[in-house]
Formats: sequence, structure tokens, C-alpha cells
Amino acid sequence: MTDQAELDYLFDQVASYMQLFSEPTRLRIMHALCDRERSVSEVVQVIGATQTNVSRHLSAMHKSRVLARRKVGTTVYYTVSDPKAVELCRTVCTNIISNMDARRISNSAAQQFMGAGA
Amino acid sequence: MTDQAELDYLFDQVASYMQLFSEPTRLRIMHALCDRERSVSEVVQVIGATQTNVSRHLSAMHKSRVLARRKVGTTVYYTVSDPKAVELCRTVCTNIISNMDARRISNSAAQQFMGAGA
DNA sequence: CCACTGTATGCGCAATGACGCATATAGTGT
DNA sequence: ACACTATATGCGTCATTGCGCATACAGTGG
Repeated sequence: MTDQAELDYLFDQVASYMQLFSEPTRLRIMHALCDRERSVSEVVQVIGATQTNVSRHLSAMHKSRVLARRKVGTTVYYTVSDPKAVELCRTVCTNIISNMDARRISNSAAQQFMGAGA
Repeated sequence: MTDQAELDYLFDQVASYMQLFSEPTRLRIMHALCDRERSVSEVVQVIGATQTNVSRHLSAMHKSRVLARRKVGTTVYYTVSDPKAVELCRTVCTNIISNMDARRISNSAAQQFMGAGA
């Protein structure tokens, strides 16, 4: 494989990974899961989205190895299996906040994003 | 503004930011710009995309304050104005690589991604 | 075997986004 | 004023994606 082909492959991987976190609903899910394991229906309740949608997002993130699944009876529990993912979200969040509260937001809740302090 | 509304707003911001780097072409552009300033046509030549497409991506990233513009005559030079952006790409890249070369890639070129060592 | 709960999935829709083509705009030199 | 280069943009197209509805599938208790 040529170097350029390797780079192209890498770019695709990075892009796909980033894309996992480029959607508000998935970020809400990460936020709900970053500190505890939760079942699908718990996530549904916490973030206020439909079961269908939450299930699909969880599946996608699981397929990308960001989340881990544990099944107990009919209930499926998801956990963050990729700590780097939470770290990434926290980092971006922190960056955004520092650009943001120079402008307009009070950020009391914002600073707790993903459990990160400011 | 309620805390929930703030969080929602933050999620949108983070998602938008992540989306900037969830596209291979834009990553190629970042890779081309991370260590030097380049004109649009230089970027076009380096990454091998069309002028139209490169111009649009550069515009988008500039509007999101990731890139800075400098105009000299008809030539427009772009630079990374948000160092955190490069850092972010490097971080994700490093993470991906460490998951990757456990599997199948030789990564000689990959390790130079965004100028980052492994 | 059936009802019930929890989760996943096929299908269709609407929105978004990346792209190319043609063209507009801007700046330079003749 | 004109040709020429560099960059941006309107328009249409195609692929992707987020979503809801209905339904399938799995596991549990009667």
C-alpha cells in the first residue's frame, strides 16, 4: 500500500470517528452514558428521544466500538468502552465554552458537560 | 435561558464543530494547512480536488473561524487560526492509529498525519 | 401458548451535504 | 477597455443520514 493510500485510509477513519460526535443526539447519548451504564429505555427517558432513534444511535456507536453492550434478559445496557471518546467530547466542549462565554452564555450547566469542569 | 437549553445549545455547537472534521476532504485540507499558509490553488494542487470544492470547504472552515484568510491581489491565502483544531485532529489521528496498527496498517505515512509523531 | 415488556429493524420521507459545471467577481498587466 | 488569472457562487444532482411508523424479534411471567 502506498503512503498516499494509507493517508487516505486514515483520513476516512478519522472522518468516520469524528462523525460519530457530530450529531447533537449522539452527544446527548454520550452525556447520558459518560458516567454510568444505562439501558436503552433509560437513555430514551433521560434524553427525551424516541426508542427507535436511540436504539439506532446506540447500535451505530457500538458498531464503531465506542460503546459496549451488556444484555440482561430483554434489557440491554450500554457503556462507554472508549474512554478517549469521552475525553474528546470533553476537550471540544471545553474549547467551545471558552469561545462561547466570551460571547453570550452563562454556562452554569454547560460547564458540567460530560462531567467536565471548566 | 434554562440549563437544559444551554446544554442543547452547547451540543449543537460541539456537533457543528466536530462536523467540520468529519469529512476526508476537509481533513486533507487541514493536513495541507497545518504547518504552512497556502493559497487556494496551492491547496487544490496538493490535495488533488477541484477548485470549486476546495474553495467551498475553505470558506466553510473560515466562517467557522478555524481558518484565517489573507488576500494578496487575486490570491487568497488560508491559515489555521484555531490551533485547537489541529490539536484535535492530531489527537483523534493518534488514537485511530493505535487502534489501527494493532490490526493491519504499516503506518509509515500515517504517523506523519498532521505533522504528529506517533 | 399467550400476553407483555424491552430492543432492534425494514421502509419511506425529508433534510443535509459533497460535488461538478458553468458563471460571476475581483485583481493584474497590456 | 481587454485579456488573463485567481477565487467564489448559483444551480442541479446524487448519496447520505436522521427520523418516525409499523413491525419483528427476544425474553419473561402468567
